[in-house]
Amino acid sequence: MTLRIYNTLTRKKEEFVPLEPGKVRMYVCGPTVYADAHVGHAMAAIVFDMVRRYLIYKGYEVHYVTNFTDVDDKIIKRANETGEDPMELANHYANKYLEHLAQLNVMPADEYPRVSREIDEIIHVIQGLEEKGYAYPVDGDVYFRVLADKDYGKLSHRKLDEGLAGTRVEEDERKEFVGDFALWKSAKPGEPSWDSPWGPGRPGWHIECSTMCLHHLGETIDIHGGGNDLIFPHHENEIAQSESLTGKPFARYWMHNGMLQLGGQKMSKSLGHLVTIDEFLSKHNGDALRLLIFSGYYRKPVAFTEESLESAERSLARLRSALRPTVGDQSTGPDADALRLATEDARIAFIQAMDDDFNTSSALAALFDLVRAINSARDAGVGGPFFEAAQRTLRELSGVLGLQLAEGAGGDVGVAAKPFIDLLVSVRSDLRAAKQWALADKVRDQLAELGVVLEDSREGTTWRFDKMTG
RNA sequence: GGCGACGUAGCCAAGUGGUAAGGCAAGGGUUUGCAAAACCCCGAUCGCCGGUUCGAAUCCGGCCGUCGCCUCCA
Repeated sequence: MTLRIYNTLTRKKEEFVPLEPGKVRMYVCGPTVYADAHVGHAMAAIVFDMVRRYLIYKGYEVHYVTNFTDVDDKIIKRANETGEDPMELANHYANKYLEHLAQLNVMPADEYPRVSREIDEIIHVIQGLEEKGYAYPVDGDVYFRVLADKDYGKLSHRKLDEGLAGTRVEEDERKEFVGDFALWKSAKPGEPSWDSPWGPGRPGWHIECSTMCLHHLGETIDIHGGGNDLIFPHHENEIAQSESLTGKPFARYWMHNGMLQLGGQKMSKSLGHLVTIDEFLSKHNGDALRLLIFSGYYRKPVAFTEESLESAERSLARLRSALRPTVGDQSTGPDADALRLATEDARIAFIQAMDDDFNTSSALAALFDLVRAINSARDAGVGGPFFEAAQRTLRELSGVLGLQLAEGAGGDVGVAAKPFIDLLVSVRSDLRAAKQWALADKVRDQLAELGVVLEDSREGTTWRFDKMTG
């Protein structure tokens, strides 16, 4: 079975063939760190984390690089407003974002390059472009000469003549062509700057990603990812810079995730229309966001609403339900056989779905089919190797999607509360044995209000924290 | 205005030529002291109009609606 990936460049699903057999070079555009990240950023991180995990599951060795833009107009602006040092401000938000990614169970990247640490390389790349006639300096700025790049526009499928001209807000008479974009910006007073052949200044936005890819992954990478709002101009310009310099294809597969929608609109940092990752994590865990995202298709917009979140939380509980132990001991027979077959089917269906451009919605359907099979088998008294194998498979495939399926731990407070909850549950069991239903129900109801869910069964009472994990 | 995407049951959402996956919610049932969880049963002809075809949600044309990019943006 082969993996097919939708390539924005060709607008087609293509069979995935990496440049070097068995190895994947992957770069994903990271955030500009000037404010708290929001769940839209989390979506991009989660989508490409899923892609990476699946590639690893398929046996590839993945070299994964994602960057931080820590030198930027907005960072400087923000720092001036708050009186902070721009680099410290950026550092603060970058570190915070790394913590968020960990909480969202996003695998750490192999490298997290930052603009501020790549200045020398960036200058080299700009010099190279200048030598080849693709860049020109003006008063300490350096611009990319778009008209020199004959296939400019091939990613976003824009035509230079009509499409660009006239629509640009930023007219600048010093530029040869309105579409030319800055590679290097001369320093203004009070801004962070670095020395360069063109005088003190700082890199433009697009050049950093080209440089980092070149520096950390090589001239041609396999997968370049990011939000679809980056297609133009950011990724288009990256291609122009990189390919003009090296003469080689920049990225073999361009993948773009759709936007998270809040109230029917794109979640956006600059519009202040957002839910921060902090806000999200104070009420939910990362699995819930993953389920919300994966119930759709990564390329399409995803609605982020109270309802869709609630639905995700409940389907998460459903996945977890299949991981509860069995007390059955029926290790052979028709029920055990059925479970064995269902396990095999689920794996095949899961892989088929994921091979088709990461169709997580269908992949999840395969997991839910397995959940039903496991729960039915448990009800039928199945235990033993097939039951364990089924649960192991569910954990494994969920893990490919980055789902942890851990029961809520209740955080530090919850850990401390555990012995007391056990005690209450134990006392309640005595009450039930004595048929003191009213008191027993009172204990159960009041624990429920505190976020502790009790479930009675023939084998006794189990409890768990509701939703929240720590 | 240019480029692109989307419109499937109450909600979310797969499916791109052969009579519609899955999740949530609602309803009925089994189980339970009652609940919860689990299990079983139960729902749509696919925005509208026209066309191609033996046959279309799936292809083509038109219309309506929503969204994204064209300016910083995951």
